[in-house]
Amino acid sequence: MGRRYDHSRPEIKDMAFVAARRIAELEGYRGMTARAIAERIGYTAGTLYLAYDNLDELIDQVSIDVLTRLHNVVSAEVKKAESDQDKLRALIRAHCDFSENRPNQWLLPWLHNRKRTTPIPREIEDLNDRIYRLFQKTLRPLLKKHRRGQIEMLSATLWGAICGTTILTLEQGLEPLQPHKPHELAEMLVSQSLDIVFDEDVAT
Amino acid sequence: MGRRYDHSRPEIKDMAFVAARRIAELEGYRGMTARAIAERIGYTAGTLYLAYDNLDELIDQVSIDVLTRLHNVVSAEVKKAESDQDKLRALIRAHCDFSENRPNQWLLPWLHNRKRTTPIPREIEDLNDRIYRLFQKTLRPLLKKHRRGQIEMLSATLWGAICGTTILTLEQGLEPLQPHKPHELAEMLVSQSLDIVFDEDVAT
DNA sequence: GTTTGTAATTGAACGCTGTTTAGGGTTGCT
DNA sequence: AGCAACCCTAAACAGCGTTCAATTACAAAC
Repeated sequence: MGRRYDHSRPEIKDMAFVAARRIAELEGYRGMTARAIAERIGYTAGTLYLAYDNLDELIDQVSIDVLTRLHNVVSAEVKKAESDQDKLRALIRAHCDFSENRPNQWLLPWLHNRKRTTPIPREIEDLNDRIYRLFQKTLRPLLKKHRRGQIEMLSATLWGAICGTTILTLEQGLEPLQPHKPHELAEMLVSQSLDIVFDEDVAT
Repeated sequence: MGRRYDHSRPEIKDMAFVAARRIAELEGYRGMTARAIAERIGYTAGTLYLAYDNLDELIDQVSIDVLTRLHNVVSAEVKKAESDQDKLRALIRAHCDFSENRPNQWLLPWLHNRKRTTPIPREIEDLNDRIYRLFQKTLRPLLKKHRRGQIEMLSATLWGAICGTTILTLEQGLEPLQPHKPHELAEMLVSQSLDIVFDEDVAT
């Protein structure tokens, strides 16, 4: 084949992005191969390299999209809630809803290991950081006075624990976690650490 | 080349195992390729398949070795300790010492994703389970009465949180965890959940 | 209407994975 | 010596990301 000019470069870039996102959604990061993405848009693998420098760059764009939507939905839910405690609960609920309903997408930024030794792009780090700082900010007013000095470490630990248990649950990495859902584990962690009672508005 | 008979099949099996374990130690799971392992024992990749059905089987043997040593050192340290609280501290310390001193080995069972869709071998699941049950057993006497009914879920959550934060820390997956070491995070999690003071016998 | 030029796209190739297998080479027995 | 048995390798396959010469189709020029 030779020249076709069905689509401009930016169009191909967007089509590849949409295709990659769809594969991430349906099959997870394992299915995101250059040839599979290209086939989905009616081109061959080489064409992807006219729009992206390499495959990691394309996958990173999907990760950025995922994290942006995650941040949007989480921060919107936090805003809606009124009390400090409700805000924290809303944050955790929104985050866990995302991870439970769209596990492949939620896992993508964590599980995609780039082939090249390229560092993680700043946009991904920034989005992760924004979500984390929202968690920290939401957590702070709920801490008892004697723990105020530990905010930095406590929030880092708790957020790491929430993300860590979610990864292990969704990826079935640890057997004792299997009977539980991410939001149960997250609420357990937070309520234990804060001496807060997390009402179960669903389990009744 | 043809027949050499330098080593019997069992010898080759063992040599390959030792070589794979050494690579795991030095380079982590990423370096454990068939050709790299074979080269280390002076054979070619095909020879490995005379001793193992596939590469996952060999790597699983290294995982089993790692988990066995981990379980041994952890349970030995628990036995040495006297009080219930000291036992828990000893368990966490021993576990985190292993993960901090031999990160590549500790991470291997978590990060090795098998090519084949073979299930995780029972020996690995069993070893993980033995370590987890030791944690649970050590944790139980420290729980306050009003939490006794939550032992199952609380211990699963805490163990998942400890392993999860350790993975994220060692793999540099979450920026806010980077300033901390696995044992700091683990002690934070446990002390927060139990209202226990974990003496810092090192930081003084 | 034909020619020419340019640019889009492919297909084949490279080097890397894990894995399979025909066959070459050595050994040991008769 | 002849021969059978067996070890091990080299080459190949499929699939991965990636590169690039070659091909083809279109647009402009004549």
